[in-house]
Amino acid sequence: MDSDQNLGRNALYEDVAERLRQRIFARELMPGSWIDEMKISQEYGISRTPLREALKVLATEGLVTMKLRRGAYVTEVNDKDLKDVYHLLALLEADAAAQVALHATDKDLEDLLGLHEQLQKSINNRADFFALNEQFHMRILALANNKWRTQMVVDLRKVMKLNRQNSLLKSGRVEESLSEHQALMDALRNRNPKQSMLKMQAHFANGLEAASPDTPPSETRHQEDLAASAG
Amino acid sequence: MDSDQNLGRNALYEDVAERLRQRIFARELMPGSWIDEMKISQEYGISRTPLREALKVLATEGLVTMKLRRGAYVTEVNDKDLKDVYHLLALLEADAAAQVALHATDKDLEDLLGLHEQLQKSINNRADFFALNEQFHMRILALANNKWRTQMVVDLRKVMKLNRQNSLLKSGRVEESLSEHQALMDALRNRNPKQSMLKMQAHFANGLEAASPDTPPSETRHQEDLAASAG
DNA sequence: ATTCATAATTATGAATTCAAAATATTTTTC
DNA sequence: GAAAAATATTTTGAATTCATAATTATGAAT
Repeated sequence: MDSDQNLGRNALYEDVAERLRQRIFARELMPGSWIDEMKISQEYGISRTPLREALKVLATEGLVTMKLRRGAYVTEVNDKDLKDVYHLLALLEADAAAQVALHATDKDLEDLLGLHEQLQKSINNRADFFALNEQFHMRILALANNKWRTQMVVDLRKVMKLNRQNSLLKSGRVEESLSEHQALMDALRNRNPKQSMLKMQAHFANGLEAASPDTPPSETRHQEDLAASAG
Repeated sequence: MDSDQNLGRNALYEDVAERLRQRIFARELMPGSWIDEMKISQEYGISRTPLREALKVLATEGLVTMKLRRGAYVTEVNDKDLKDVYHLLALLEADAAAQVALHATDKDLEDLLGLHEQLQKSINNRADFFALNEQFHMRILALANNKWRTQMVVDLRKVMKLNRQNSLLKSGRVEESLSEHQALMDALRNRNPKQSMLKMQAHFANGLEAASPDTPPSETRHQEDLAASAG
């Protein structure tokens, strides 16, 4: 009935976890809603066993909340959660930028610049811009060469996506964001870790993504202040 | 046969995950070793199903590595992993200290001081000292009031424990560590976030825990430099 | 008609079963 | 006796089955 093969090199529960993530990000599965194991396992043409394994993975990631004897629910994140997650992203990515300034090769920075230039060109294509923007940030993480941080950022970004599906960037912020990236690139190419950190922090403080209008990122601003006074 | 009851309010797979964590930390399950599902499920008097769910949780936490079609293995962390994790702990906990300086109530800080004083008294009891030291750090995390960071630190500390079971503190470091805590307490009580951050960073840079002799925490030191130049 | 108690249904958690892949063992061949 | 092939065993991954908790529906009582 189902066309799924044990294709490539993934365990079934991994594939299922990824499919569920996408449905959660797409808000097909709404925050707070109950996840019907039977319905989904039938939809996917699989048994409940691998589905339940996938749910436990998502629960550990924070996307899903397990309630004893009443199943799995899509995690609801409130404004404070969002603010807290955003604060951590700023902290982790700013530090990553400093590491890149210190340790990346010239070739690495050239490649990163290439990404930045692609981003500039995609200014009129919202979808491309979002994708490339995320690529730019993830490239910096990769260059910072700390897989644990990368994993944490990946997970935190998932949580961000839980609430604001497409608001990676406030509208009208595209140009500002680009010039912030430019400033960051300059700092990196000058091999100035402190400046790189500050530019990344400023980028987040200005609302790279998903700062809800009613909840200014106050703690991030504190952090910014700390860092700013550091210069 | 088995005395286990569905006691309290935990899912079986949660209990199993915790039991496995303890065995991993105790090095009864050695890094790199294969985890025998049959053996363990028989030992615990349960079926493989909840055990396999627990293993997937541990895999997501990073304690266990799943290999397709060949089961679960205790994760091996190398020196770089340790260094990277340590760097992140320093970053996250230092920022937490700053948040505490900004937002904790006077009562909170008094309680924290109480913990610190208990720690001072336990100077001659290694086990107590370790436990109280961890409590002190976790209390700061709790006061910083960001559950996502707390969870990240909890997970990172688990990974640290993977490799150095009892070396939370280098021997002979107890007194130094206490005076660093004292300096941190002073900064917190002065409500000085920058100073609090620096003191926590210094605490980590000096090797609160598990800096292997052959691998100085160089990146942490970079971070320290950045922060130090901030003062 | 509303509340309470009881029965029927549904969903979860966990054990069992089954198929296929990986590993180990034996047999065959040279 | 060593290498390769064939066979047996073990182990994983996933489906199925089963017991029990939770929910819903039904019916009695006020």
